[in-house]
This record gives sequence, C-alpha cells and structure tokens, in this order.
Amino acid sequence: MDAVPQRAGRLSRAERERHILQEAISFFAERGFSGQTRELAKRIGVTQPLLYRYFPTKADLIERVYEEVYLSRWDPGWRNLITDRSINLRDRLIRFYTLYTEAIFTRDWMRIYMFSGLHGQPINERYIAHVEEHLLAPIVAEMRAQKGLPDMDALPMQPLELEIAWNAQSGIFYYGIRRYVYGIDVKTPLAEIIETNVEVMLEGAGAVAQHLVDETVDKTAAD
Amino acid sequence: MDAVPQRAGRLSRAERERHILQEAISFFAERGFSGQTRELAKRIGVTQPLLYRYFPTKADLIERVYEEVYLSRWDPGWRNLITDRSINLRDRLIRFYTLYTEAIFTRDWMRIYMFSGLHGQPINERYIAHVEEHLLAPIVAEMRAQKGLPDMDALPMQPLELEIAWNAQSGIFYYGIRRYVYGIDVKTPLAEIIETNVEVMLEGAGAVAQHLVDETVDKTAAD
DNA sequence: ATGTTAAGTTATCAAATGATAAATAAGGAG
DNA sequence: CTCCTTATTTATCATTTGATAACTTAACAT
Repeated sequence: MDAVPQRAGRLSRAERERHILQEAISFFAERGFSGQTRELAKRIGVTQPLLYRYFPTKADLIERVYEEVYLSRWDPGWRNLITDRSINLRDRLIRFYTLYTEAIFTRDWMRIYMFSGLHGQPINERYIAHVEEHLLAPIVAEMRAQKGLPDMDALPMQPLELEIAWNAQSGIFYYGIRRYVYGIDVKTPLAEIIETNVEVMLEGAGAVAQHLVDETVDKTAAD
Repeated sequence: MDAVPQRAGRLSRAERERHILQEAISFFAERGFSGQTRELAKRIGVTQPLLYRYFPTKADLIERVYEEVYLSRWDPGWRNLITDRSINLRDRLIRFYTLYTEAIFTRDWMRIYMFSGLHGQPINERYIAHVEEHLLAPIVAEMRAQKGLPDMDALPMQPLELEIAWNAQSGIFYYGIRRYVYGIDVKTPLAEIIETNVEVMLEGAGAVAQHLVDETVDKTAAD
C-alpha cells in the first residue's frame, strides 16, 4: 500500500493560520527553534511552502509562537487574587500558585520557556520583569501588610524582600522543569511543593520583617 | 589595515585537541548544539576542516563535550563528605552544597546541562540517576541515621524521602539557572540559599521520620 | 641541509534548508 | 454551468552546512 500523496483539506485563512500556529508551538517545544520547516509542515499535513503564505519568514512564525505562549496564558486575575485581603495570605498564595501552575505547567509552555531563555530572547527577559512587577512585588506588599510594616510608598521594596519571593517561585518552578521539561516521574504531588514553598516564604518574611524594623530603628536613631 | 589571513600556530595533537574541546564547550554552551562548525573553527582561530582531523563528526565532538562537562567536574569526595559523621549533618550538607555549586555553577556547565536536558540526551538522564544514587540517596540515609531510624537495608528508601532531598536540590539548582543560564543579577548570596534549603530539608526530614514511624507501627499492628 | 612526519590549509562536494514563483484546484457567486 | 478568487501544491533557487580529498608547510631527526 503506497503512501497516497493526499492534498490537505482547504481551510479558511484564519483557521489554517490558527492550525499552523498551534502545531508550531508543540513542534518547536519538542525540537527547539532549529527544527526545520519541512518537518513542521509534514507534521501539520501541508506542504512546506504553504507556511510562507501565512508567515513571511521562519523568524516571524517563531515570534508568533512566543506571543501565543507567553501572552495568551497570562491571567490578569492572578494579581487580584494575590491582593484579595478577604482571604488569609497563606491560603491566597497557595490558591494563586495552584492557578498559576495550572496555566504554565505543560510540556509545551515549559520547554518553549527554557528554549527562549537559553537563546536570550528579549521576550523571556520581559516576561521575568513582568512576573516581578505583577506577581512578586504584590506578594511582597502583602507580606508587609500582614506584618504591619510600612507600605511601598513609605519604604521602597528591598532587594532581600524580592528574593524571598523569588525563592518560593524557584522551588515551585523547578518542580515544573523536572516534570515537564525533563519528563521525570516526580513522586511528590504539586500541591505539597506549593504548600511547602509558600510556608517557607512566609517564615522567611518574618525574618525580613525583623530586619526591616531594625534598619528603620537604626535610621531613626541616627537622625 | 587588512585582516591578514594568519595561519594557526602548530600545536601537538594532544594540545590542539584539548584546545578545540575547551572552546567547543563554551561555544555550544552559548549557541546550543545547532551552532555551526565554521563559526566554532573561526572562534578557535583555525580552519573548519581541521576539526575533522580531531573529531570524526560533529556529533562525536558534542559527545566529548558532554563527557568533559558532566564527568570531569564530578568529585567522588562529595560522597565521603556527606557520610562523614564527625561533622554534624547540617554543616556537612551546607559544606557539600557549597563545594558542589562551586563545581557546577558556571555559565558553561549550567547551559550545557539545560541544552542537553532539552534535547533528551541520555547522558543527562544518566547524570540525574547518578545524582540520585551518589548524592541524594546518601543524604537520605544520613537524615535517617540522625533521627535514629532503621537503615536502608532494614527499610528501603521511600519515594517521599527522596523527594525531600530533591526539593532542596531544586531550590539550590534553580538559583543557578537564574544566575548562570539567564544571567539575572540575583541579589541573595548563594550561601543564604544553601542554608535555607538545607534547613528546610532537615525540618521536612522530621515530618517524614514521623510518617515512617507511623507506617512501621501500622504494619506491626496489622501482623 | 635534507628528508620525513604530521599539523594545518585550500578547494570542493552533496545534502539540507529557508524561501520564491508559477501552476493547480477547491469552493462560492452569478 | 461558468467564472473568479484564493488556498494549496509543484518545481526550483541560493545558501548554508557537515564532511572529504588533495595540497602545503612547520618541526624535528639524522
């Protein structure tokens, strides 16, 4: 039985574009960005030149892959959840990280993220800045509020405070790398990892709070 | 002033091979393994075909890069340090992770590691297995010993115990990724990260110990 | 100095690969 | 049914890229 060279079904421009983009995401997530257009086309079930009817160059296609992966999964509601003081901070953070990891813990997302990070793509850097600004900084602010410390207007965020938040983020994120990038069969359930990291963060926040109070006292004394 | 096409100095076979390998490591760490042999040769200051006098194929060269990176930096002494009961466990682990990170926290090592992980290289998988066997398993054994729990012969290592160790490993490792792979200017000193993660691990070990004791009791009761 | 060994270069190939132009055919409008 | 638009394919180009073969020259031994 020969492989009958079948023609791809005819789709509308929008549908085909969507289809190509979708397949490109999982293709590049697997092979890296040096994956070849012919192989991608084969996987989609169309001929290679068709790709160029939708995306002027391979670089443009990759650019769209980035946008799709990085931007489309971001939920502005996360920030509201973090700052919702009707829930206690511990539960709020656990809930936030549960939602956040539900959005990004997929093989495609994690691998595209790592590839783009390794290639030094500006979008990766921008994403990290975005995370700091819209997730970590609010978390730091909430930790301060809980401890009754001065807010960000009164005292700008200290590097050490940000690091406390980064530390938890890291612990959770690397779990994702092991599981979804390397494909390791990790035994611990994600929920446990989140819980531990949030709790350690809140403990660490206590130490930082003390530190900040000390500094403030020092300054006041020096004046 | 024209670029004078200068001939590469003539080195002994061993020296040149060493030189190529060394440059190949940092070249592939930067560009990924799809980096081109011509560019590598240019960087070394030698013509491209010369590479093939030393390494039959590009794949062979990459294989040697892996070996060099993964194997040459491994110190068998780490294991001895982990099991040296003349030092208290906390300090021992902090000392071990200080030495371990001194060995692997370089841009070259971390990036080669990530690239090879993403490409699903068997050597990466083997390395992880090696870490589990020669570092994490001994750490788990030491945590048991400290708590006065049965040793590995009496009761095989439980998945959860390994995970406690993996968790600390992760926290420390992702710090390295942020700093050396992404090139982020992380504020926290490494020493602090190590200390925190070791301490959390030892606390977690307490919980697991309790868990193991409970299970043992259950089993005994059921018999 | 002279010849031999081997390190290094020049020239070149064949396959892979991103991209383009011209030809084909599916589907809807009249 | 016919025409027209446009999604898709076929054929093809120009570079890039891993790899090889033949030539050149540095270094050392006699």
